[in-house]
Amino acid sequence: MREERRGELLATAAEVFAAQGYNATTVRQIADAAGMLAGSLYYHFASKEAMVDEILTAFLDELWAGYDAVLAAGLGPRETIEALVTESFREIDRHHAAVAIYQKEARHLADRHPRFGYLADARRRFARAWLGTLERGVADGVFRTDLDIRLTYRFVRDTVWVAASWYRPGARHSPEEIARQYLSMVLDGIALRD
Amino acid sequence: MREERRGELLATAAEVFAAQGYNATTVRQIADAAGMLAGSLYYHFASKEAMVDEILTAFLDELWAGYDAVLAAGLGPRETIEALVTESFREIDRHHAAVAIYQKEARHLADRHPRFGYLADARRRFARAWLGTLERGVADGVFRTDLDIRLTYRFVRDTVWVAASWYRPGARHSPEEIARQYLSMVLDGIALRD
DNA sequence: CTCCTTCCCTAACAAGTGTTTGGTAGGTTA
DNA sequence: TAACCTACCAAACACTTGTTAGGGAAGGAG
Repeated sequence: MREERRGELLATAAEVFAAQGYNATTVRQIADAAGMLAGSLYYHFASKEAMVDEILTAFLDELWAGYDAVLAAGLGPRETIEALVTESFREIDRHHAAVAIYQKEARHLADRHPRFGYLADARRRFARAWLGTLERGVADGVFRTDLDIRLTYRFVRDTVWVAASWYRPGARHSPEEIARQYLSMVLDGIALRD
Repeated sequence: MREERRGELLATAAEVFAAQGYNATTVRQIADAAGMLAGSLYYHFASKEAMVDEILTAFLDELWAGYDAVLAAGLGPRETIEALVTESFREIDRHHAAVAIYQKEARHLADRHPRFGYLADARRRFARAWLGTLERGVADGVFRTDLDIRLTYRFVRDTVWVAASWYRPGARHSPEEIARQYLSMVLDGIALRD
């Protein structure tokens, strides 16, 4: 099957991109990892850019499907944050290579080629989802009011996504367990209450 | 003065590296930003690698000077964490380009060339300083005991250093103010206590 | 058997890469 | 004045990069 082979190649490409960085990765390295020659990749893909493009869009599409489901569920602010965090860690589990690539290269890709404009869109959409929920939580009195909300947003956002840099699927903790502990730290802190 | 010019060139190189990534940056771009031609850089530096090397070592040397001072002060676990975080944000303020480079390229550089072995050393030293303090805090009963300590370590570490990806010197908040709010979130959480 | 599609290889291309070599304007020293 | 050092330029080098063109083996369809 044609689509199947593309998927395999994209998976190995994503792995190499995540490990070495997009720019540091050569087409020949991807071909090596896939057991073929560099030129042969161009039977399946139009360019190196097209590969990252497809990797990132596939990831973002699935991510937003999950996020939209959460946001449409009509939960309270705290429960929404909890659900978003859990969904994020599940996504890191499923697409850990794509997430790592997104983390490292998104900004650079976005303002280099208009082709990747959707990455900037995704960032704005992220901000709306997370910041909106946080603001709602502050208004509802479930989150603290003495914090700079934008600082809090970046704190929560980064806290979640950096995990992709060290998380490897099939590790000691399941995504849900990691999400539970992360949420516990973010919501209640690491200091012991007296 | 000779050293002075080198310092200027390293500063502009660091800025370009931080903005575009090490591999995506060409020597000609650095030379452009410095107002000279590519070859002329090689009067001052042996190679492109030597530039990042010098940028990173200068940053790490200063960082460890600060860390060691904190660790030698004989503070309690909570005060040590607070001091380390504050010191880290000061370092992000002073060396924000170097920190951004370290964040993005350290792992990749470390396992590519033995020249950058000190980056792996730095990571181990980081772990000892942070993890040790956290363990001491758990033993002393100032930090929670129900969390995976290694997860907590990565949480605190990443939480602090990702800030380099968005922080720009001279922004709304001073390093000390950011450190204060970060510490407040990490230690006490963002949820409102009842 | 023949035709056609799928999937890959061989071989090369042009552009861009880090780096080197030889030279030179201008200031400092003797 | 002469010798010298500093800081740069001009031009090229060898190599790697992403990409392309043409071809061919394998296998299913008619």
